[in-house]
Amino acid sequence: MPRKRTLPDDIVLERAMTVFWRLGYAGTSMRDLTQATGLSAAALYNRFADKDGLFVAVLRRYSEIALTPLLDRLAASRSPVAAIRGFFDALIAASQADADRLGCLLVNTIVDGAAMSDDARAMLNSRFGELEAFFATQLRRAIAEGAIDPGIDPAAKAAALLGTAFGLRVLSRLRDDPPDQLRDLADNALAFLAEPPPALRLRAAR
Amino acid sequence: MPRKRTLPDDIVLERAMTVFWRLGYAGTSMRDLTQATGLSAAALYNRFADKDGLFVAVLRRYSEIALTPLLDRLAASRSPVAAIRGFFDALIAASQADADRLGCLLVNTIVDGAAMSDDARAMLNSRFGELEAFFATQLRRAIAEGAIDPGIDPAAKAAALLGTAFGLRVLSRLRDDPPDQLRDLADNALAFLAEPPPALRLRAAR
DNA sequence: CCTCTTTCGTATCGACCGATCCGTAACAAT
DNA sequence: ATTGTTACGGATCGGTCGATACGAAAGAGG
Repeated sequence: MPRKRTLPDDIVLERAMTVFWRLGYAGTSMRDLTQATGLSAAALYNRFADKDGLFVAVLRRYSEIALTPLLDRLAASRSPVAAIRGFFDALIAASQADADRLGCLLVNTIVDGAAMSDDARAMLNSRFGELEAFFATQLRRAIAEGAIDPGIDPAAKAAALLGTAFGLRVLSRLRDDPPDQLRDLADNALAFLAEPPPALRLRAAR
Repeated sequence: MPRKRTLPDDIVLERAMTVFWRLGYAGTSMRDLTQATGLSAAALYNRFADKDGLFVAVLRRYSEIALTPLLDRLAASRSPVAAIRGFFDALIAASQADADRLGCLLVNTIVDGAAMSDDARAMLNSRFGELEAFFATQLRRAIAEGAIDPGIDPAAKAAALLGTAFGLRVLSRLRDDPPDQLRDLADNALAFLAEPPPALRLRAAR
């Protein structure tokens, strides 16, 4: 019996996303959000309770668009090493296409002191836990296949890769055009994915 | 002939620093700043023109305290490799001592969309340029001494190390207690500092 | 048609924002 | 002591903040 919504949630969230992304949580006003979405403040409050609720919903939508499909696609890669490399390739490509240097909304939110409600923090822990688990899974697969040094600790390297991804996104916000630097950073962190020496490959194979 | 200032700038800036650090630029109000500093709003405006001027002065003071002396001390290290490793050791130690997980004010400011005035951006580029130059200098020294692979590109690796430092500070903001993970991240990025193979050492020595 | 339920726009709430005005206090030079 | 200059506190500026009250609009069930 209710009245139909004039605009789907997805569209509203994607419009609000551009504002939060550009100005940060505290820097974004409800006026900014009503202008960007085309909805009145009352309509936004009716759907998302308060400003923080809208922000958390935006973070969720962002993950649905930018993170989860990428990880799903990469997880189906031929080789686990290619999956990991592919993730960083995607990060570098995203940074190059990011003319306004907005970086990653989720990474920005980690650092945004004013945005850190409990709900927002839970969302970040969940999403980055997902990413770290992706890394660890691919590393374990690679070890099982004998593609990398079996002495590698998947959990430790997964955390290192997570931190490297953070570094990439922050570095891309600082500089005007650091595509080579992003590549250097990724290559340096991924050097351990090189073929293991023959002796180790034999040990892993038996 | 002017009246004496009741509080030195350094003290005012360090008190204001704690607020900006905790709440971010947009999340900090002048009321927060007057309470933290003990000065009236008029006195703060008299010294620092406006809120952004105060913020940039805080960033400068932060660098004077936290970054420059550390780099000066490390640059006097016995070995350049020890200088680089020492920087990341200091970062990890700072993160461990950072109970509130505030991270680095300069790194936070890179990401803080609302804080990015031209003056603030110039300050960040200057300070992180300083850090990157420190890395490059130490790497060149290490190559000249034959301590690392002479095939290393100092500029490329310096950028990679800068990005690694960013990753460390952001990772330390996300998690409750990731001291081991910070160590893993640093060790992974610094692996290339290991002793070069004998063949390369001979080539560098002649 | 009437009623119930939800969505949305308008108008507005008190609180707080960054910034300024103005009078006074405090010092150095004369 | 008087003058000139700066530092400071209290009061307050217009504007904007996040949030809400209220009623009209819009659809589904009766």
